[in-house]
Amino acid sequence: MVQRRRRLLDVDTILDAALACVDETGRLTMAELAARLGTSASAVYKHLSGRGAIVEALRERVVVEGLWVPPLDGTDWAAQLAAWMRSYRDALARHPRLIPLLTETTMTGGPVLRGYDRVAALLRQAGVPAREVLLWISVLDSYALGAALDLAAPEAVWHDGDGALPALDEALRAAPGGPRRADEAFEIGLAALLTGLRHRLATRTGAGAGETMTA
Amino acid sequence: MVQRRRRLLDVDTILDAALACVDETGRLTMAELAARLGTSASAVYKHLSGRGAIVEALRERVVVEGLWVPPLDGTDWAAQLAAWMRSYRDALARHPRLIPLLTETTMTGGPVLRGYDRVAALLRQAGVPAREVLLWISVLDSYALGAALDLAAPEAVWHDGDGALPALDEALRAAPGGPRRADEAFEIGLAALLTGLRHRLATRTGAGAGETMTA
DNA sequence: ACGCTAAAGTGAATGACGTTCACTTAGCAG
DNA sequence: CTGCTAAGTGAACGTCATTCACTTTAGCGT
Repeated sequence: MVQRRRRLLDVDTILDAALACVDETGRLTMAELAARLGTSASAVYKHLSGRGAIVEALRERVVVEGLWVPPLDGTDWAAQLAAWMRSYRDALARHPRLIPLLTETTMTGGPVLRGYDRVAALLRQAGVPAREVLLWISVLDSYALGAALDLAAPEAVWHDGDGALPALDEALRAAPGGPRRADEAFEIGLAALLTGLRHRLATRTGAGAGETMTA
Repeated sequence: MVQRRRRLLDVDTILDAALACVDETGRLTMAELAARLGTSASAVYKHLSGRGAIVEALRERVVVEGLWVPPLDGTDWAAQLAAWMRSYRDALARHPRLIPLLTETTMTGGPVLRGYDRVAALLRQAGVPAREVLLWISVLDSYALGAALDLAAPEAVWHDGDGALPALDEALRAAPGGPRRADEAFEIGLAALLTGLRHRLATRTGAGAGETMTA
């Protein structure tokens, strides 16, 4: 009994171990978490209310560490949106195996919401009408999350046994391989979304800050 | 024991019950599945190799029933891409609670791949260089999956306790509510992606069917 | 300096769950 | 009629997360 009792565990230590557990094994079991910590599984419950709480805290931590929240003073809204999107996706991509665990519940954490708020301001500033701001946030969020999920999927085994899928085969051969594929795909899609946004703003009722468009 | 033994269960009956189980409860447990079927849990294993196989079969079924695969003869590639995207997202959206179960493994089913092949052909036809075809498929796939996931999340409780998030609050009040929000958001993003794709094609080396661009 | 208290850790127990296995039974071929 | 085999049974097992009664000890007021 060499260990002292007090302060063996604390929330940060637990989350460190939990994240390592997920990163390495892709799963999170209380037993293995306890093994890593050198304690019993039940001890964890003195600090966090359960497995769900741990996952939620991990989401918070990953997002807090990685998410870049655009400042309000910037002028280049497109660049700021792009930077926010990249930081969002990269934050998730840093821990790919965590992503499936996050899809079981919703994102309602503080820093995520603050990011949404700034993005909403950016979109208004860009000229997006008020009723469309949340829709665009939804679009950007969907894309970032989908791209992160795409990254989490381990090198899809899209092998075509027969020669029944010629176009797909050609695309598979010609495309860049490895992680670069997902990275480059993300950039292309992001650029397209922003182009589409600019285009929509330009062709809608005089390019300015459209106010109400309740149709 | 009034029940006859033979042919109580078959794969389709099991999958029907499993899908109903997921749709109603959001979970899939062998015990409840067996209860719905009026049999024991172990009986299911005579027809499907386990829970994983059931989930995989459900993916297949949902996609087969819902996914519209573009024909190869069409001329309006943008409309066909849009239709494919809508059918993809809607197929998943018809069973929102199934989506989290699907994110645990990769998509490698037959009909999905056939859809990819046709989309690859469409993209080539539109003038996308070979090495970018898979990237665009990745983009479209990410967006469709992300949008479906967004739909699965039950009415995010984005309430701002303090008044610290003014821009987001305004956006929340001005945006359409209910399922229309997600639907409209999906359409806006889809249109933006296609606009971005068109724009990229137009501003790249002469708008035509770009062949090799191995840079 | 000294006990009291409550926080921190223990491990056994519980219940949910997926899966396996030895078995029974019913339909069918010979 | 006699087995053979596909189909269903229920008990068992291993892996989970979670709870609970308990022990220990750090830090507090006196």
